[in-house]
Amino acid sequence: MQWNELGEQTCSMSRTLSVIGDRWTLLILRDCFLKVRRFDDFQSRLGIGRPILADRLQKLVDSFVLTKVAYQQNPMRYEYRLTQKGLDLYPVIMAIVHWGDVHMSGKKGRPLLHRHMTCGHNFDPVQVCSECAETLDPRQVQVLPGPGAANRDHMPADAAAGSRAGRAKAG
Amino acid sequence: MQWNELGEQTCSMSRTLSVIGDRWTLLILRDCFLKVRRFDDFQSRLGIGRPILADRLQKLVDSFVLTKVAYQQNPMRYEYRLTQKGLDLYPVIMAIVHWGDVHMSGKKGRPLLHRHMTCGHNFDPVQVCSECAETLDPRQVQVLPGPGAANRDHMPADAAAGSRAGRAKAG
DNA sequence: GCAGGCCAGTTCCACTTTAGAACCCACATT
DNA sequence: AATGTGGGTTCTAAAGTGGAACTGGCCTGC
Repeated sequence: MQWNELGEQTCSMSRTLSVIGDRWTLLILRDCFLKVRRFDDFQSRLGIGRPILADRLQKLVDSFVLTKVAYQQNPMRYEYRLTQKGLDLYPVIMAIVHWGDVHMSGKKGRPLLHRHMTCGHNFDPVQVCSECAETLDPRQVQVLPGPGAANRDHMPADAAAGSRAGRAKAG
Repeated sequence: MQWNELGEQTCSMSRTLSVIGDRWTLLILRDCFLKVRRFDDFQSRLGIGRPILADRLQKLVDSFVLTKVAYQQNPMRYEYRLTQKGLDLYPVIMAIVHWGDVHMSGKKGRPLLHRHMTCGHNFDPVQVCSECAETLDPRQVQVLPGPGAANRDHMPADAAAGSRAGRAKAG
């Protein structure tokens, strides 16, 4: 499967990864949430190659995650800002950072802290059920085909006739 | 910056991406949460090349996200299972899937639904503050250096002396 | 009125990674 | 002995990446 075929899959994960699932894109977005907005600032903070940065920014603009806003004329200069679609990636970024804080921090502890201005405390992000507000445990979640499901595509492995004997090749 | 330098950065995001931030790894993990466990099943469901699948599974085992469990002898056969460290990636996976559901679903709607067995409802994952349980808004979150912070490394862009004039080159 | 600098890219080339197919090996079945 | 199964490894060509240099409009200083 090529990278550009990913977005056509009947799977929200694949489709999301076709936008953000690249070596650099999530790091660019992290910096966006840290209020970096300009080409050279991304470039020097990330140490990314200029051609790749230009390509990734363009792709993020094309997929409406970022938008270019003029900040000067003569010559026209644009900065890159998160759209609402981009802002909606916040839980993704925070979940990744939090996992790193828990599982990949050195002895010295986590590099960044997050303070919730609403309540005034340093916090961790927690993922809860939208219906009962309890913390989600993967073992308490059942996956079901939704309205946009393709037949037998990316269903749970155990939903396909119960055992390996009965399964059809998924490809 | 090379891929293998990423894990050495003083940033939880970089460190996490050094483990999971690859084109295929998150798709493999999605299938792990869908209870796929065997080499050929990953291969046929994902359409991934065998050499790359072998490499990614090995790396996930090396970083303790997956573990190999024998399910038969003569010949020895192993299946790949999520460790606790791997299970802790659930919020990451769910956040990505949810973003795809909201922003990348076709007309037909989302491909998969999630049912919370604890409360019996279909749900969406919601990210909340661990302290006050309110939904997180990036504009209400302030980023501060933590105990493991390196000097001036990956700080918010606006924490560096307030304006572009005063900033030192971050590299 | 020309050198040099700033910002935002683009071009070029060497190097690395990936995709895809074929091959391999240790059994187990027929 | 031939065939099948599970889990890989070995190839090659194509794609992607990193780094440095180049482009080009505008501004500043001299």
